[in-house]
Amino acid sequence: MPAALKLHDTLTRTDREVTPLDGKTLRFYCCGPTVYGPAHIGNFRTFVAQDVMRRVVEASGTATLHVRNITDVDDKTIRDSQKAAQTLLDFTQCWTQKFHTDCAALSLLPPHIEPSAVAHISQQVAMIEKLIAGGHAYAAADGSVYFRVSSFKDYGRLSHLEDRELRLGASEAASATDSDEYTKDSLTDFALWKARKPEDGENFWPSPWGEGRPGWHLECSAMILEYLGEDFDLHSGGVDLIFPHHENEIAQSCCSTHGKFAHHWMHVAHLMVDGGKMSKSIGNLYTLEDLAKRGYSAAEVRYVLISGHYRAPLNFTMHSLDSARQALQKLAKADKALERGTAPLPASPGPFAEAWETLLNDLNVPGAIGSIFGVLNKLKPAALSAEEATATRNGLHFMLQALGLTLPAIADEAAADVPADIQALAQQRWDAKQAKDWAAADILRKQLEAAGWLIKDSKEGFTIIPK
RNA sequence: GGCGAGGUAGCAAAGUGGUAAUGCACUGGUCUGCAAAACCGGUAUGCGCGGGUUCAAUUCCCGCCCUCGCCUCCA
Repeated sequence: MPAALKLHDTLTRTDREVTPLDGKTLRFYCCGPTVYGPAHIGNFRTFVAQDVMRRVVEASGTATLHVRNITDVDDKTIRDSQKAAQTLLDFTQCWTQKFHTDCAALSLLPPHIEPSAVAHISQQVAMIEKLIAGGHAYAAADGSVYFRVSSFKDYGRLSHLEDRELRLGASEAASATDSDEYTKDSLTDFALWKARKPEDGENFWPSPWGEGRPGWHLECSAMILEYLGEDFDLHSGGVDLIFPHHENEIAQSCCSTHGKFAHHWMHVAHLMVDGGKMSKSIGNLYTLEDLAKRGYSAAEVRYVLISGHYRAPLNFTMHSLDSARQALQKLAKADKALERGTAPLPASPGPFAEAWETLLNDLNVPGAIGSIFGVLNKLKPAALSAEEATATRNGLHFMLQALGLTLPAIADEAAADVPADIQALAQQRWDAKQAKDWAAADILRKQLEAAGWLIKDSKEGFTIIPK
């Protein structure tokens, strides 16, 4: 098996090999969804990219420990659960379930551990206590606790915002009017614990500083410490999380433990729709369900989501889904043509070595897919020996497994039950054709087409396939 | 304003200091009564714009334009 995956690291801005600290298992953390509604395809781009990363690492022979959290307490989950007249728990469990359904449809490998924020309140409180003891945090008069950014000299390293003070001058006027802000010592400080407010309803927990709930950034730091420890291999999320979320995680964790926190940072670029950003108001924010209504499968969505390099913005269009459908069909047909008896489990890229190398180079999925097609296009399946065909098919399956692609049924074979009237019309057409009554045959074919069925003729007869 | 990512054929998207993968779409041929499918081909003298370095630049350097993201709780 070729060498390890080389992956771009946001912190050092270099491509670095991904090798486990313990030499055996790559332990990594992904920021998960906030469960207050269905995730959209932009969210899923990030999760799919992370999934490919994990699959490639595993395909290269390294085990993984994948931790991804569920954010089930924040302003939005509280607000929308109240709107829905549900308890926070019922509300977030419902959306968590929906998330899992979508993930499975997209062939995302489930994380080994999926901790929820509300299930780890005590760990978060403990971390705050450590931070206060170390002089990195302070309780405000209202019972909120804030992280003192000035106490951590490395703050801003990940996002390269070391000169943020200049910027703060400009935004100070706006922030000063926000009633939430005036209890903080500095505008840059962020909340670790938020004091209970009337609008929180029943959603509060006890703490040494009074009733309240944890701050968003803290959740991840506490759960990472619990499951991955003070040092772990890799941390990933969307680019928008670099600042402030990941910056704050680093501050909290490094100031409350002796570890270095994440040793590698992977960030996934955003998905755009029709050349612009996604937004609810424009109405171009799609969920899997939206696309299913338009007849597109999750597998087709996955293909589109990985069809651009994860670090470059990707433009999503309906046409790209059509394109994905055809590409998957082409792969399925190629796979079928290579079928000879039983194929052993895929174990190596075989003739697709170049594609595999491309994938190991910072997860160049589009390059790898291009290379796969390149090999398939040159292939003459009929000329291959059974052994060669099997080896090629194994290699193809190895690559598909690494990319998480499942092949669709080939259109011909997918033929559903043909209604009797359609069958009869098709037979009529065949008879007309045999009688060389081309005009009648063509009219009948058009009728069938209008009804949604295509006819494929061969010497012996015809087949009917859904359009 | 600061920081970051990107601008490659109709659409999407790789890549490289020596003259542009791949998928879709389009198109020519074989086949077919005609189609469909399949198979064999074709389609960017050009890689945002203007300079520079070089024997040679889409690829390196400088400037500019445009798009997208972040700038305190958005993947």
